[in-house]
Amino acid sequence: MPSMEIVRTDQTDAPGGAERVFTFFRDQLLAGSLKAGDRLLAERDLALALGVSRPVLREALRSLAILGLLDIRQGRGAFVRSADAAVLGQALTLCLAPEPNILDDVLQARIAIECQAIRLACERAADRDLQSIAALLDALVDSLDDPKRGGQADYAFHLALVRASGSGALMKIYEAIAPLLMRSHVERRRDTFREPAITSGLVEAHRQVFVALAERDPDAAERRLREHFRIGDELRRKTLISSYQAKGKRS
Amino acid sequence: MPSMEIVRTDQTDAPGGAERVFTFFRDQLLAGSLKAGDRLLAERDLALALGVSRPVLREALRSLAILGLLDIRQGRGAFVRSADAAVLGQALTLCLAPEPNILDDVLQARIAIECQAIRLACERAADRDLQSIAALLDALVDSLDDPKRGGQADYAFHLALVRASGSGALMKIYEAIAPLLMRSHVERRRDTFREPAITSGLVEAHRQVFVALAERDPDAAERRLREHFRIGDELRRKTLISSYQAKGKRS
DNA sequence: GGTCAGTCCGTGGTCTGACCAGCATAAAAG
DNA sequence: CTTTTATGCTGGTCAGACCACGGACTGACC
Repeated sequence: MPSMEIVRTDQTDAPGGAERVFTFFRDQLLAGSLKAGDRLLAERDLALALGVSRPVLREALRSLAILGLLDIRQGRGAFVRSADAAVLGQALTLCLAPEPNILDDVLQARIAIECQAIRLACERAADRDLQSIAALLDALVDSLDDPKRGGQADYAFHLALVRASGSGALMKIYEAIAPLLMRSHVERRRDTFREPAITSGLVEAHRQVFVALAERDPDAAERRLREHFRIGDELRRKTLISSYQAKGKRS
Repeated sequence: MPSMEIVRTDQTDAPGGAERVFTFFRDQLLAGSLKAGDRLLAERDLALALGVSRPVLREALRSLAILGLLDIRQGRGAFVRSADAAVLGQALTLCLAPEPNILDDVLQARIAIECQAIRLACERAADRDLQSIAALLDALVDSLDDPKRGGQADYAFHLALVRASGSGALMKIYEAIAPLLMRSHVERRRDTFREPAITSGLVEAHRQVFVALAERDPDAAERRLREHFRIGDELRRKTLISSYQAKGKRS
């Protein structure tokens, strides 16, 4: 059952056609008049109701779909989809494409988000947040021998930290940037998971961060988190250097 | 002179028509084959070259334009535009729309970015960065008596801090979220710029942050920056409370 | 009576061809 | 040489038609 209402704003707006239709829907999305799951009218009816031709309407709908706000499927219709972090991630990728050192830069953003998140988490985290983080810590230990699963467990742990901050904005931004780092993260793990000194250090670092969080000590939590990132960075530089040395030998 | 090249990928891709054209251009943008300022072929020629009809091509182009990647103007043509932070801001607004406490949340993100940025800036900032920040500090002092100009000077100061970090990603994210806070920031300033105790404290806080940065002391810089935000938050709560009390009296 | 297959209809997806409106350049008039 | 006009580009819009896919209904068959 289509639950949308056509309010038909003033037609004589300055921006013409497609743009007007686009902003019309976008504003309804922002205002909440259109909720996730709602089904839009058929294109032909909608075009008639809005007073534009079908191609113009389609341009607007297609744009909304590409932005991730609409789920258009042939034979079914167009459905409103709640905007998820994937949109943000795509926009970020596009914005950061011309930048050099993207990975380093995005890592800095990740550190920024996490350090702020864990401070908030020390204030706001509920018991069940701490419990789930503890469970993820166990999962991390259990998956040390598998780079892929281990990487995912690592990500899940850090994501839970951010979630415990209770800040939706931090969460969304984190979800947007983290996937960009996932690949290199797993690759690095593949180089190091055989070395007990490194993996045990990894586990210990995570545990210490968790303990500081459980003790609600923001300064200690942030300090340990930064230390964790610093060690990771150091490790990354080492592997980078040794890979260059290997290249040098081959040449 | 149109400088684009049509490489004409495999036509029998899985995704049909419009979506294919869209990803085609998006990937060229990401890969750098299309640089900012380039002019696309005319719609009719482009449609012919890509083997799709004009409406389909238009849907893709319009989507790119709405994403901010293209600048399409009647009678002129379509030009590639470098993706700016405005795209990110819009995506962020859409993603955060359903969240509660948006302003508080976004403020947390801002604190996260700035605190990380100033740490990086302590390592990386060049002399000219410090000079420009010092100049903006003077501008901030000069504009204390005007809420609007003062707010802008405040923003410019903090933006310069982030720029000094040398991280494009932090910069882009900061530019995306800061405008969301600008309005409330100026409004709060309008309530407080008459009180010398507050404004002098404000200047002093900024100065201390700058000094710590100039002395390349990351811990001190972050601590002072957090203190600056904490005081601002406290102030905000006070005005909120007194506004509620005023309401109570009226009723 | 229940189940499954075939058909029908509504949906988005695409195409063709045409016309309108803004802009730039070049040609023509002063 | 400057100003004005005319022409041709460009994107913007529209109408109508057809295709492909999905779901729902209906019928026959078990």
